[in-house]
Amino acid sequence: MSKPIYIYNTLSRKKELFQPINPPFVGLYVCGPTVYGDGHLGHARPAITFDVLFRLLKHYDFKVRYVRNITDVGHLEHDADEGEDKIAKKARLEQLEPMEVVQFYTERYHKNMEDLNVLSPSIEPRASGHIIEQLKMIDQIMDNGFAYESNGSIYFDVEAYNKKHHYGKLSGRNIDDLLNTTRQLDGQEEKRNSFDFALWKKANPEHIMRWPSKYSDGFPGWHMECSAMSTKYLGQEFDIHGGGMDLQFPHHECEIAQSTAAHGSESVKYWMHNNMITINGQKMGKSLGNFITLNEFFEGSHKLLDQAYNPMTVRFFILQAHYRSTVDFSNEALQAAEKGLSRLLSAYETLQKIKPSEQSDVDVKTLNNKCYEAINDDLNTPIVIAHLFEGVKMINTLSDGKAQINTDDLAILQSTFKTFIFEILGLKAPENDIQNDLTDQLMRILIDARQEAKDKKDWATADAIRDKLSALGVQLKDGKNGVEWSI
RNA sequence: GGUCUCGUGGCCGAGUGGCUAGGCAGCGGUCUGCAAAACCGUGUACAGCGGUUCGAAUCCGCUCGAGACCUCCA
Repeated sequence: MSKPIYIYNTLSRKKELFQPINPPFVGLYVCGPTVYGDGHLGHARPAITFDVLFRLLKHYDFKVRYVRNITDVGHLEHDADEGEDKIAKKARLEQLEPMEVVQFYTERYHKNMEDLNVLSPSIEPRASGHIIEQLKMIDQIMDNGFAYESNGSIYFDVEAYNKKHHYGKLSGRNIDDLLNTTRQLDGQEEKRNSFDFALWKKANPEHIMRWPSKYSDGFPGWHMECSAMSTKYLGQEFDIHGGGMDLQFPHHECEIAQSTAAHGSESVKYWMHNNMITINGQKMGKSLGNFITLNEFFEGSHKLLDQAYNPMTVRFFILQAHYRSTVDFSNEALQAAEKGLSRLLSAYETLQKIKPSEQSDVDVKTLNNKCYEAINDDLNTPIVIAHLFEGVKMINTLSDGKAQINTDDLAILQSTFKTFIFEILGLKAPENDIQNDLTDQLMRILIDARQEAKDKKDWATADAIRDKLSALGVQLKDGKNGVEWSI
C-alpha cells in the first residue's frame, strides 16, 4: 500500500508531494528534549506528531531511520547565570553530577514516551557523545570563512554567510530586521554582530561541563549538536527535519546556516513544525511556568487538573487537532477526548464480534480510502478520526442487525480500524493490570450473587452489591451478553 | 516596534468559493426492576463592517480581539 503523501514544508509554506531523496530510504530528524526537567504536554506534541509520521512511513514500507536527539549539554541560559549551561546549573542546585541529572530525566522521559505509546527512534544520540563531530563541523565552517574566533569562543559570521546565502529563509526574516530587533545579550562584546551565534563557547572556570579543544576548554554552541548529529547519521542531505514551531527561529535557521556553511549545500528537503499547546489561550512553556508535566497528567496531581488522564487520552486529545494548529488545554476537552476514545475502542471490540452475511449494504471501501486520503494530506489526524467515527456508526448499526456486511467487506473494515487506530495513530487499549484472572473470578462471584438476588426480585440486595462496588470505583454494566465490569 | 498566525454552534476542533466534518455536553428515544453503561436520533455555527462574485465561513480591504516569533523553550 503506497499512496502519495503530501506534507507542509515550512521552507516553501506549501504542501508538497513527499518524494524521498533515496527511496525507499527516508531520513527523519526531530529535535528531542533537553533533559534537565520532567517532560510536559508540550514535549508530547512533537513526539506524537512525528511518531505518527514515522508509523505512516513504515506502514508504506519506507526504510526509515528516525533520529531524535537527547540534548544533555549546550543550551545556554541568558538570565543572571551569564551563559551557564542549563544542565550544569540544575546539577549545581541539586548537588549532583550533570550526567546524573541527565540520566534521571532521560529515563523519566523514556517512561513518558512509552506510556504515550511513542515508538523509540532508530537512533537517539546525545549531544555530549558527539563533541568531536561538532568540533569537526566547526572546523569546516571556520575553513570556509563563515566563523571567527574571539577570546577562545567561535562565532558564526552571519553577515559573511548572508552575502552568499539567505540567512532567515526558513522563518521569513532578513538580516536588516535582525539588526534592529536583537536584544543585548551576554558575550555580545565578543561578537562582530549581535545576530552572530556561538558555535563554541569558552567555559568559565566554574563551568562544570567542558571539553578540551584547540580553541579553548569549553562547550559547543546551542545549535551545533543537531547539525553535527543529523549529518553523522543521516548524511549531508536528508529528507525531513521536524520540531516545534518555537524552534524555527533561531534554532533551525542556525542549523540551516551551519550545514550550508560547512558543506556548501542545504541539508534538509522538508522542514516540518508542529504548533504549540496553549493553556487558557497562552503558550505552555517552561519559561512561563504554566506547564503541566506528563507525570502530573497521568497522576492527576496538578491543581489545574480535575482528574488523572490516561496517556492514551492525552495522545488522542493531541491527535484530535491537526499538528499545525494550536491546541488549547482544558479539563472539558480532555474529558471529551476520554469518552470519545473509549467509544472508538469499544466499537473496535464490537467489530470483532460481527458475523458476516451474504450481502453488504455498507460502503467500507470508501471509508478506507477516505482515511488514507486524510492521513496522506499532511497528517490530517482529526479527519482520520472523524472518518473512524463514521465507521463506529457503521459497526453499531451492523451490531444492531440493522445492516449487513459480507466477508470481504468485514475484512476491509476490520483491517481499516486496526491499521488506523493502532498501527498509524498508535493508540492502544488502556491496560487494566488490576483486572487479572483472580480479580475477575472474585468479581464473577459477586456478580453471580447479585444475579441470584435479582432472580428473586430482591432488589435491595442486588442494588446494595452494585452500590458498594460503585463506592470502590468498580462499575457494573448490565449488557445483553451478560454483566461486564470495569474500574 | 518588526515579522507572522488565528478568531467556527455550550466546549474542543476540521474544512476553506456552492454539496452545511467529527467528538463531548444538552435534548428526545431504545434497552433495563430501577439506575448506570451502551446504542439510535437531534443543532444550518463560522468576530464586526464593507467589497469582489450568480453565490463567501471560505477571496480582498478595514475595524475589533487573541496569540506566536524576534531571548532558553516542544
